[in-house]
Amino acid sequence: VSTQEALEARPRSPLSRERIVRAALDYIDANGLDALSMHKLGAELGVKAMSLYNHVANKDDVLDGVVELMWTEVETDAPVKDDWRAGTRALANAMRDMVRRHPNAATLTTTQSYMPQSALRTVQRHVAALTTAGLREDLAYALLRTVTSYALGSAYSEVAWSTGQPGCAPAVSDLLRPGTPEDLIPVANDFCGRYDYDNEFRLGLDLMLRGVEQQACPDAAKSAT
Amino acid sequence: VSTQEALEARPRSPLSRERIVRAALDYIDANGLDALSMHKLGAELGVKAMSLYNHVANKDDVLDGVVELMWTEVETDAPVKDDWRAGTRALANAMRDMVRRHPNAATLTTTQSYMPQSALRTVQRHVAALTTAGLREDLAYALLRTVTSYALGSAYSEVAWSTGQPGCAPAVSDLLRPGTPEDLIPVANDFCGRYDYDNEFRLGLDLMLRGVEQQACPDAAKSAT
DNA sequence: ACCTGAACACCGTTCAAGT
DNA sequence: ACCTGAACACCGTTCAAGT
Repeated sequence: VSTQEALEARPRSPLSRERIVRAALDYIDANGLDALSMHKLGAELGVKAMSLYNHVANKDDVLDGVVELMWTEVETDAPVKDDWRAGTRALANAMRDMVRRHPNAATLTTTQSYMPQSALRTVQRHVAALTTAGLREDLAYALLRTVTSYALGSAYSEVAWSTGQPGCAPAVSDLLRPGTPEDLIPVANDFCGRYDYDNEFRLGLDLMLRGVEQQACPDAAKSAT
Repeated sequence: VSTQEALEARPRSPLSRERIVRAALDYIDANGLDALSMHKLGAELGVKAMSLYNHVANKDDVLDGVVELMWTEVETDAPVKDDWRAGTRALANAMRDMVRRHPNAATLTTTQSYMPQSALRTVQRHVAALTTAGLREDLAYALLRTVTSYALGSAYSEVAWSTGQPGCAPAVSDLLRPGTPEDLIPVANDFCGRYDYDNEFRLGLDLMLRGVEQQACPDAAKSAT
């Protein structure tokens, strides 16, 4: 009997908001955002749907938690660095990686309108690093707003229109509604088709950082290649 | 009797996919994305929910139509111009305006994964303008990808974290979960609070355009101020 | 303190009628 | 050709029990 109990006991650790949120993110990653329901989430945790309401306020609360969790990943992936350019680049890359790691859940970032603590802490730390490096505080905030917007926007486009995983065939046709006129197919191909995501992202980022550098601290400006 | 009929006949024009999609966008604008259901959408058009299925495949089809419709607005708002910089700027502004005009619906752009015809036509026209101006075609596509990603990313952040309409009080507290520690409040204030959206957007855009200009057509480069 | 059965209003969608 | 009644499985959420 005891061994049976041990087997059935796998989802036995006590329920908690944290465990629910983590399970929700896993489920969305695996099955898509639309597939998530309180019923299925409960089943995933070995419990009926109503039990969840002892630990979370409602479904929206769960989704808020998922966003917070994703921002936590960004926080740990993007520590500040001595060189503020390197630190800012690391932040942009961490955000992009987060979106690519959770393509099904990442759009929640635009939908849920709470500012998670983990996001605020990340901003706080990077602003501090930027001002320490000599940037005016308002410029530091502006820089972070611009860079984070760009990072998220790029990553969203990438996952929304990417033609499957790196290994897969082009299959741009999957992105097109059946009726699409012939002459637009090459456009879709060139715009969404295979190109060097990493390189293009880095290029756009460099553009911004170099521009800010020239504008914000002309003393440290170096000639571009 | 005839006058009564005329009054009741307001939603009487024959149902069609186009009319359904337009009503859906209006409804989302007014009531939020989550509030839209086939039942309510039917009611809005003076019809039972099931009737809609004579004109659209399912709810997802409606949402695809909404995205297509929003891209149509971008298309008409962003004609190409003789000066490619001005044309690209106009495109970025048209996309940002679209998101700001439909804050509740705009996130569908990241969610629905079909490439709408109106989006493809817009890209096609702007690529043509850029190559006519002398840019290499692959660079034209890269430029448009970068600029559109930036425009969407900025606009999403703006509507997601903006503290109410221009006229309203700051109310950054609405963005914060009750438990948020004191020291993060000023961070939220400076990061999401009132700043010059228009100006900051224009600045980031200029950064990119100037960078591309220097890189892609050094012959036409002019010294920056 | 935490889980559940029963129940509610609502949802997307189908299908066999109605006209 | 287009609308509808009835019906289905599913959804979020509540509340009064159960332990």
